[in-house]
Amino acid sequence: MAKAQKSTRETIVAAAAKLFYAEGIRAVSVDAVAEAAGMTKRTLYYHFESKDDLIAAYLEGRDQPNLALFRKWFEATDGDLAAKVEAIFVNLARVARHPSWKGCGFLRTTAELANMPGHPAIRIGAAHKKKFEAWLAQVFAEAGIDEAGELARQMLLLLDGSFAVVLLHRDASYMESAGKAAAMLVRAAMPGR
Amino acid sequence: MAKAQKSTRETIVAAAAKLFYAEGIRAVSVDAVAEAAGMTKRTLYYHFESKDDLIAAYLEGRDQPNLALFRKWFEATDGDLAAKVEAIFVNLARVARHPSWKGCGFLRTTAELANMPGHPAIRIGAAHKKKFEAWLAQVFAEAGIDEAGELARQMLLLLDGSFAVVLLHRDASYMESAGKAAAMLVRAAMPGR
DNA sequence: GTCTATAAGCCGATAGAC
DNA sequence: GTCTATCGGCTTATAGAC
Repeated sequence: MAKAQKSTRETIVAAAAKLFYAEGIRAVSVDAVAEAAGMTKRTLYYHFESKDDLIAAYLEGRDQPNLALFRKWFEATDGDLAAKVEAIFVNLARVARHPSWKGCGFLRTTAELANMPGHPAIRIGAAHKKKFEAWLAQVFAEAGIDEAGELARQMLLLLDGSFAVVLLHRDASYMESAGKAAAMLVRAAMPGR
Repeated sequence: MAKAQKSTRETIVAAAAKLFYAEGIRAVSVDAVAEAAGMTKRTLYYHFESKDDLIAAYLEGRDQPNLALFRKWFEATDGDLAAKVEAIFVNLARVARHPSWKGCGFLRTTAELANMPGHPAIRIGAAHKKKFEAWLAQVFAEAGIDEAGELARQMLLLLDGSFAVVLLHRDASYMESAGKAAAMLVRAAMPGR
């Protein structure tokens, strides 16, 4: 491994990601991020134009890892298509039972910034969810499902619904209910029935 | 009508509700609420112990009206059970197309206060969603559906999912997709099939 | 590139008069 | 019950030295 240590910028984003996810965007000050990153605020502002810029970098950094995780859970599961989709929800429920779980960072950031519709972080969040939806639509289309796009939309509704509901009630079993609903909808859409 | 004018407390809650919903909890200062209510901050603090107290009053005030609206949409629709449930989503899509729509106040508040798990406002939000779920479960049970409770949970997942997704993408057609998924799940659960 | 120091203003909440 | 005035602290962001 050639890259043994993180750049200053990566250090900052890592500290920001940890704090923003755990506490929320508006609850965390730039001072707090700088301190957690082990530097002064002035140095942080040398690498980032503004707090909004930092928020965007935080979400940007979670885009690919999150997508890869969902794909991994899907591919590591044996069974039919419905079972593979349901596995995503079952794995998510396991993760959501950890005390440090605080919902979906993309959705929470969107909710916090709902009064700033054009904010870069919201655009990044929307693009992230669209990528996941497009991947599902492709998987469904390859399985011969007619309305693959519509089914993928319904999966996203159940996924983001489970993030919201589990955060509200602190009851991860809702994710398993979402998985059952998702599997039912996939099976109903499978060809040759 | 005997009660022609609002009490001071009601005036404050109305101003807070308007601002908190439009801008978010942390983005709105107590000063701004007092000014919108036409009084000084000191007067506001005479009627409310703290900002947290005011946040709780805001959500408490939306509990019954929101539930009544959902019931009204359900009951005003002709057709089978699935059509009546789907009507809730269709009506919600219509509302969500207004420019001033900013998602679900309960869910957004929960997301903003995710770092304060025991906050009174979160408990009020959780209770609100549970009331709606319990009402649906009762409706399903009366229709002779076996796993009425599980089906009600799935409806809540689709409902709250549509709040989150539509807020993110600003595309209300996701609510119609949620309605179609909900109707499909209800029909699959109906007895005598 | 990283530091110390500080600007300029907003925050929730309170003192005390009337 | 409502007011004026203000406290002490925290906010994002910047000036200027090294």
